[in-house]
Amino acid sequence: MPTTSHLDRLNGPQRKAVTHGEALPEKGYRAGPLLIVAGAGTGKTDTLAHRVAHLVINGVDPARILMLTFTRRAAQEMRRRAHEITRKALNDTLGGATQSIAQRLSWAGTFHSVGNRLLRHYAAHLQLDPHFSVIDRSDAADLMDSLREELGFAEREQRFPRKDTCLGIYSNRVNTRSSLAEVLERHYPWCAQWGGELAQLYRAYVEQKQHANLLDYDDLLLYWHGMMAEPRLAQHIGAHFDHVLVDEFQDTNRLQAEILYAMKPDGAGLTVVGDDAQAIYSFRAAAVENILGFPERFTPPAEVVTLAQNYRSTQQVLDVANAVMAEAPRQHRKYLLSIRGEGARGRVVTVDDLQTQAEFICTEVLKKREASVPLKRQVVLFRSGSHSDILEVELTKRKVPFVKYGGLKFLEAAHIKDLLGVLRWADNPRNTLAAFRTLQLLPGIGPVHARAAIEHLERAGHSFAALKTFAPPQQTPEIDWRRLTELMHSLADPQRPWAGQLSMVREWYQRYFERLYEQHHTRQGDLEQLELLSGQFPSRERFVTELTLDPPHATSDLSGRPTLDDDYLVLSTIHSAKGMEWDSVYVLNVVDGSFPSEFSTGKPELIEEERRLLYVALTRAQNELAVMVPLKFHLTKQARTGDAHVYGGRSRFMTERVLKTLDPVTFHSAPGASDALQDSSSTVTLDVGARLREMW
DNA sequence: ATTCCCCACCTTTTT
DNA sequence: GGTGGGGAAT
Repeated sequence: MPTTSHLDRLNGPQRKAVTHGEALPEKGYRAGPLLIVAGAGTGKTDTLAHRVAHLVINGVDPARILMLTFTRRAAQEMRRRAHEITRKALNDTLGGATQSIAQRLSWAGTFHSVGNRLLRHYAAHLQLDPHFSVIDRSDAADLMDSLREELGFAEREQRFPRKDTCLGIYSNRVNTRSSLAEVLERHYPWCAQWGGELAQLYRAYVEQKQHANLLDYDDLLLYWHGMMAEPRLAQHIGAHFDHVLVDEFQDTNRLQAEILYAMKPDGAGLTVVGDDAQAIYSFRAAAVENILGFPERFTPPAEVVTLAQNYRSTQQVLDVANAVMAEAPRQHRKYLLSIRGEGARGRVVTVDDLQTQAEFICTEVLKKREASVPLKRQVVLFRSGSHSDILEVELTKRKVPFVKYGGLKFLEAAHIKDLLGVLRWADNPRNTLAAFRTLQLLPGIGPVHARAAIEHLERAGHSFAALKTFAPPQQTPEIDWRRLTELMHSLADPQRPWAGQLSMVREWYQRYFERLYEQHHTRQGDLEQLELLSGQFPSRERFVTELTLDPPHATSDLSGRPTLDDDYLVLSTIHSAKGMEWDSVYVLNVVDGSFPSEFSTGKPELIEEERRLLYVALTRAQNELAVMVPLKFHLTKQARTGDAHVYGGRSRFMTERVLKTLDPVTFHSAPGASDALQDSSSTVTLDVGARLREMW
């Protein structure tokens, strides 16, 4: 009889979710479809991890469990916890004979990364070269742009949609499984007149990708979806996994749902978890209907277990969140109840302006640290990346260490793309996107010669040796061309170990880097960080692929271990804070224009998503909550020197009902506190005169 | 054909 | 504060 000790810590509904189904002696574990509706902080991750552990304890091979999560971080956490629970439970009976379950539980990841893995494995059945490259959003947009130009759409009298819009329409159509006309009508009515041209553009886009052996994010799902349309393949893949568990199901889209249902048509072994109140990814075509309609998809309908007991937050915190959601017109009413008692009341803090807001946060954060809440247990949340700018300056000034999640543009930087481009080209000689970029680094080579070189290479069957026989333009020094051909030739050697390749490329790149970027000294560090990062990957292919599928999330991800010991304040967009929790939460700019975002006003369904976003922010807090309301709020769309701002734009979500759950506080900037003179107490002396002389 | 220089534009959220 | 586009010089 398998152990049940792992069930001891669970409450009733959790236990029901974990043990749903029945163990078959010697034949695994049979379970019908299961939906776990888990409110914020109700132990969702824990329940899911316990269910995985329960399956393993009852004889399911971890290698035959597929876990689909929203981020790679979530996948790792799930593996770690499932392993931990299993190990503890089995130690009780077997005395510690557990093999590394975490290792066997290797099929855990995002839809995209699992798709990537499956596609490389089944490539032969799909007439797909298994060495395809995965391109990120900006690469996809660039490709779209070059085709847009090639087709002559760029120079119409009436403006044709820009590259990002083109890609947005394409992606929406793919992920919602709608027709182009439907997408245009629903989300892009101002582009409706271009339907024919857009279709033509997308045909070219698809052809170009296939020609260059490139897959974009959507392709990873589309090919997987396509693979599931072939019954024999679908059967084969579906049968590989006895159990499929999906986290954050409210944020999956139609395409992902169809893949899932193709894998498990009758729902056997399928478990999905989510909370419709936390759906915040409709801009990525997520369909809340997935979770709402899940039970009725099956006959008999799926088992539904609702988790409402909140372990994370005090009741005072939950009261605020509950009040915000109570105003939502169309929701599945849930009332979160805490087991942790009342706690302290949250605060709504009115400040004069953004600078004062930053000062308040700094003061509070340090005060809490004095009261023995480490900085790491505190978080500042905001709607969009730029909202923390002023705070970051203030934190730096006061020497408060912080890490910012979300909105990191490390991979977007031109010099990083240059370096990665070389590796991507070496990895996939047909990757014209990467080739195009790399070739143009050389002096004298622009779009025209780059294209010629690529065509030359193509005629030679994509062997880098053919670069030697290409005649570069006269303006290109011979040495430069020779260095390139030699570099590509040695990188393409399959015998060459991955270690050291990045430093080779860096050495090659240095002179172009210095030529291209005036302030290359400030950028040099990025290149070093990239090289450091590359050491964590076992191969070039894994490096370039996984970097696009799971880009570094925060500055700390790059610097690796050392900073982990230090204490630092966390700054994060709300989207990036999903699923996490902190002792104290400060929500910035709860003002109309930020909450809801100025881009969302006008569309009721978008406003509702903003409300859920605020709900997600509030429910991250365990003990303390501060909702910040700056009276003077700068508008974003204006020139650098502009001073446009609005007064009194209190968020429409801060209704009387919500305000009743919060203590009002007003904070003024201490006189002189923001005065730089006061801070220059350190005894540094400057010879300004000498510096001025050196300028000339 | 390439490069250089100036200007406009922009900044929601992410796999 | 950086990037991408457009126009002029080489």
